[in-house]
Amino acid sequence: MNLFTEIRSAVFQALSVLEADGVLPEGLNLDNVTVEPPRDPAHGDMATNAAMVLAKPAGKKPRDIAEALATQLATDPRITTAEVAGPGFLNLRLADDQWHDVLRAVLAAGTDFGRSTIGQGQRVNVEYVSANPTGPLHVGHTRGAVFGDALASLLDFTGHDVTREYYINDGGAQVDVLARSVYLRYLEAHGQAVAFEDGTYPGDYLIAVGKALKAKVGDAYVGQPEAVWLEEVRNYSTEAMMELIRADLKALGVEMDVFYSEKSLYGTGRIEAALELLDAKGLIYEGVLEPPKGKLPEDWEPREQTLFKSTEHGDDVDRPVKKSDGGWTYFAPDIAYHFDKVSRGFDALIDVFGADHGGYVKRMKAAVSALSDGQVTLDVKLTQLVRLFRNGEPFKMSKRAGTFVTLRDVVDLVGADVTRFVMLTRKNDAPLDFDFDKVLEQSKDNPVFYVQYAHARVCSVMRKASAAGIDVADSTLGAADLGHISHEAELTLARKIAEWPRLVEIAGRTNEPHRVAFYLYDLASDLHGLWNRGHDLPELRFLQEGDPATTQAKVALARSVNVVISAGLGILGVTPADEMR
RNA sequence: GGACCCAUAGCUCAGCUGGAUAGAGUGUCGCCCUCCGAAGGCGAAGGUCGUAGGUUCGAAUCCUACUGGGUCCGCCA
Repeated sequence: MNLFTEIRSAVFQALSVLEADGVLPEGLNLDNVTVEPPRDPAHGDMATNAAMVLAKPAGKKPRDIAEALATQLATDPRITTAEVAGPGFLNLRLADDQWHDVLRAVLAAGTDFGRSTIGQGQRVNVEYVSANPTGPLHVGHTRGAVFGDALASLLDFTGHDVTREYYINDGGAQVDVLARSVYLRYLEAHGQAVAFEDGTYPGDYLIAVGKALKAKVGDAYVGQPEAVWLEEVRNYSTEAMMELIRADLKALGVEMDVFYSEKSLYGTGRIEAALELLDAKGLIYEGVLEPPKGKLPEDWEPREQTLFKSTEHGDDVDRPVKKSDGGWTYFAPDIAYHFDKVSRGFDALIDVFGADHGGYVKRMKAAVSALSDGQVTLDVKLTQLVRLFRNGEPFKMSKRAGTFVTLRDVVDLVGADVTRFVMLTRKNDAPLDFDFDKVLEQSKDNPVFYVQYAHARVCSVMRKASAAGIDVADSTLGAADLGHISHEAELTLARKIAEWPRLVEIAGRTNEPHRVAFYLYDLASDLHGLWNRGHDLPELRFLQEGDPATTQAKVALARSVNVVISAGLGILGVTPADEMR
């Protein structure tokens, strides 16, 4: 139940009456007509811009249209007042029972309240994390993981058919480096002294892998040339790293539907097939790229390469798909991978990358556009840097080889729930400050705590009500006489709840899960506000001693808040707290 | 040289397919606990929305240029 779309329909109906009466011309475009909460609540419950949007095409003054619309809408029993204001806004006030209906809908639907169908029939692939399988996930990956996961959940909530996917970069040179590094650890496990030179991964996390390899193959590879062991060790190592990564993701509460291997694209003709498709469209050619302007790379020399004419699809320069030694560039398997996604029938693709991949966006969009003839959209969301702090001081990571702040460090220190919520309190394209101490602070300026506290408070109220012998099952609360919910402070909270379905759709349309986090903070704030009013006005307290009927109505309101908080936290992947400790 | 992202209160940030007097937290200042809900509450001050143009009935929001910050720019993935 989305009260805003319902009232918007009412506005449309009223407009069609005006058309029939000849007040307005027929066939007006109503796409830009909105019904939204006014910025200033004193203006009413909802406001529509219909009169202003339609004034020009109708050739009438906005206020005249607004007046006519107001008269028409006033006949709707749901609307108590319709007032023209400002340049032609129409401010609507709704009957109290409309908000009561919202509460009943919440209690009936549970955490499904607010689910939308705007994505119905849309298959969406969300690719995120996709970290190289060469080590544990670090804090930067964590933000991408949290963001991608919340976005996927959000899209699911808006009715999309969502696939969560991880692209394993197991086809490039970096996994050879991994294999050599593991081999060194393997030799070390055999008691040899080894040195980690540049171009190897010296991290401690490979020690166990080396030992495990020894346990598996004994001394079979000791003293052998690379040709003997490289492939085996590479496969073994990447699998070990992926196990590590899966465990990291699990610790964060992230579960993928698909792990897609880059390696599986090689030697199977799939890269070739994708490029042949582009070639058939006349988008592949042999050529020489212009050197970048400004400061020239030192070793620059003109070179003929196989190029993808990405400029045909919005890119700034054409991009190479082959290196001079004939091997594929990284871009080539990526084209094949995205072609595979297109072939799997997705209507929309979303890639979540780190901000350092910003330069990659246009060519990837160009590739998807070319491969799907513009039928499939690719949205690339870049997550900006995470700056770590400890007690307000920048948290210095040791630059010593192999040590960095890992996902595991963060989760162990503050927990998955806090990590996820905090990382979603900023939009993806803004840098994020993460202070290990502040995120655990129990105060109003910590949004995680504030939202969880609201939920716990309501749980506490319900426990007390229950202990007093009051039935607080959702079905009972839904049948309570909500006429007891009549105070302005209570209705304000109910209005906030009514905004949830609308918020979900906005967040889903813009692929911006952070809006959910901010909404939850606002909702929690309204709940705490009502709670505090109870300090001075005992009649606003949720528990009304000796008056079970009123108590049930008020608990219904509180419970509705919790249902929405649970639904919102569910999208963010955070577990609601039943009590604060 | 070019591309992308960012610029909103002292600080950290929200701001809906363009809407009314631009919001929150924090900080500052002033009030409020003998008791019933103070990990708090009430109130005040605080803004040329980076600058300059443009589109529009209406711009923090869209367009252009500029300034400042970040990221990136052919054989790294």
